[in-house]
Amino acid sequence: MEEEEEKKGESASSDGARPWQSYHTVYTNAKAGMEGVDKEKVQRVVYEMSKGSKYFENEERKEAFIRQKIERMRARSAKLTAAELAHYQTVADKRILELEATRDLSKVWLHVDMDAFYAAVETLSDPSLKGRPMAVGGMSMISTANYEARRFGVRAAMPGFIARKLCPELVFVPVDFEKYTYYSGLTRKVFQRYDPNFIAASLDEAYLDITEVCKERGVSAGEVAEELRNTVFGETGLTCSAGVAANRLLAKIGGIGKVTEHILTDVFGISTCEEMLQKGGYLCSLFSRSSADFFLSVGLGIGGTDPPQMRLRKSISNERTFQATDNEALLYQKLDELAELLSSDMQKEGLHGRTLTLKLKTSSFEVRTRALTLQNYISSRDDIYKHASKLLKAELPISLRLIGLRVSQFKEDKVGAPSDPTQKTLLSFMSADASGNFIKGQSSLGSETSNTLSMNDLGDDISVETHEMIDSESENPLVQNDASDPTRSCTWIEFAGKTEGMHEHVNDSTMDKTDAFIEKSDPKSHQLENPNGRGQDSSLPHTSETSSCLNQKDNDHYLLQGETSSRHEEQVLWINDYECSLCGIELPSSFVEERQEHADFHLAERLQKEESGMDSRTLIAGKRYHSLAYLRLVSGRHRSRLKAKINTRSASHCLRTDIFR
DNA sequence: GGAGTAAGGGCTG
DNA sequence: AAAGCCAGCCCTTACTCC
Repeated sequence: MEEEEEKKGESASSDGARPWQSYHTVYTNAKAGMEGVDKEKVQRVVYEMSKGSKYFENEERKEAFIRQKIERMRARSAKLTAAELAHYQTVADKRILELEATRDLSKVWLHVDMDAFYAAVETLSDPSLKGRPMAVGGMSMISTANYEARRFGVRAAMPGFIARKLCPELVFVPVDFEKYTYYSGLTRKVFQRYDPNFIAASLDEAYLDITEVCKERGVSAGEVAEELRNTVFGETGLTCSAGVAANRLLAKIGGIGKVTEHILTDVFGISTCEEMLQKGGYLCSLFSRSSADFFLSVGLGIGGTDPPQMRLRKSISNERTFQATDNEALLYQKLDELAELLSSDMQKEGLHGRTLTLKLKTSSFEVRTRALTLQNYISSRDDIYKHASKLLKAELPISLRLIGLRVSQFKEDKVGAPSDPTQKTLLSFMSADASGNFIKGQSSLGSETSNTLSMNDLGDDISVETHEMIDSESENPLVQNDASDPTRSCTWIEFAGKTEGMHEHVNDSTMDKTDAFIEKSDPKSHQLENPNGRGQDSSLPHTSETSSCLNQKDNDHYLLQGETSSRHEEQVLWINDYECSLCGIELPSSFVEERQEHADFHLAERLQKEESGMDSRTLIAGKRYHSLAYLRLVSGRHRSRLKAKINTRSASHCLRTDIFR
């Protein structure tokens, strides 16, 4: 069926007789309990129920994008010369041998998957559901369908209204996570008896290393699997399936979904593991090393024999879908609710993060994310809301159907890593380079270094890959805090009136963004360069206060006290009371905070250059702190960097960090 | 030029 | 009328530092 679809999928309009065949969904893929389903009918119904909707239009856009990707890969594949291909085939063969050498047959893995878990739990609590087609979820989305419903083509991740069309007598039961968590706990108690370190992939899936059990009891893996299934049933009343293999990949081959399958079959004609190996040369030439390795491993059936790693949470998020709206008050209200929820979740786990990501889904199903990395760690609702609303503000006006918030880059003390290791690292860093480069070391404030840390404190010897944060709140007395909470934010750019048209580019290709901005900004920079231009007229009011303030920078007094930015603003002149004399950004006077941030940014830029000494050689003594004079003297290269920086929304307002460079 | 970092997008389960 | 939520990982691009 796939092959037939692929051919027709070339052009959505070419198959007018059966247009549904070019609408790719995952709803007809193989899934337990779906044997014998009339796939053609499902495909048609899904198409009929979908066509014309905004969701459908977005799917078509995505589909077109994938087709382009496939075309590009095909073109690259076709361009490969015989010599190149031979080379990459050698690379692939070598890699296959290397991977083969890592094959570990000493382990016995069991992949346990609860059958239609949510639906089965619901049937336990309401036996009248037994034997009737039933789905857990609602009209908009189904989480799980029981086997009776699957026979109609109803399945997880399918909208309820489509499911009901496929199966009019379908019974809907609302989701009840507490119930599923409880039953999941019961199953896990059983798993634990076979492997205390089993890996829970989700509420209803787990990987168990049963090597030891098999050895100790002298039983086969199949016997253990059978016994485990019976025990689970006995203790929960739920059934499960179990797959046995020498590694987790074989116990359950995952990682290749709709899109990847599409690409593999369409570009390379790969649909089996064997073909994956045969066409290894193509895979190695067109994919990254890690991707090619993954595909070759899948072809070889290698992977996932390593002991379970202690996984540290890397992010925490929430998102809510609602009736699409462009009502800004409503959107901010939703954002506030999410901030509160997220903050509460974070506090439950004692998490503090410094990267905040806002996720948006427009009413036309386009997904955007906007992120900012802060100098300080946050977890409070107010902080989350404050920064998130800046990100949202930059996108207005907009009609949304979903808002999400995510916090990542956590402070490490949560995992029980004592503060000492952080200190030690910083100190060892210092001692490793005691030649005054400590200042440089501090430029990595807030940056991550990967480190392997023995987690003895957690009561086991597992060596865990973790991230060590050298943060601004570390207890190192040499690292002082700035109370002004400078952020890496670009919210002010939205007021520039120069971003129109940028958002349209954002999702196409990142390359467009810089060009678009620089093009629009250049006239302004020319004005600055032109001694007769407007920039010249707007020389700075260089007050004695400002001067003395800035001249104190050498002893860090100025910065480390967390001076508010009201003084900095005097460095920037607002032409006609709205246009920045330095870069032309437009900011009405009512945007007090944004103006201060903007001024901070210019100050940081200037001081950064001062510290680096890169451009100071070109400065005229006595004029070092005159912004305009300074800006005229710095290289054009730097100006374009600055503009790019502004445009890529990573404009740094971080005084403290930058000054240490 | 390479490594590291950040941001944005996407795929997968 | 109506297409979820969450987390991890990968890729690409841009930029900075060495």
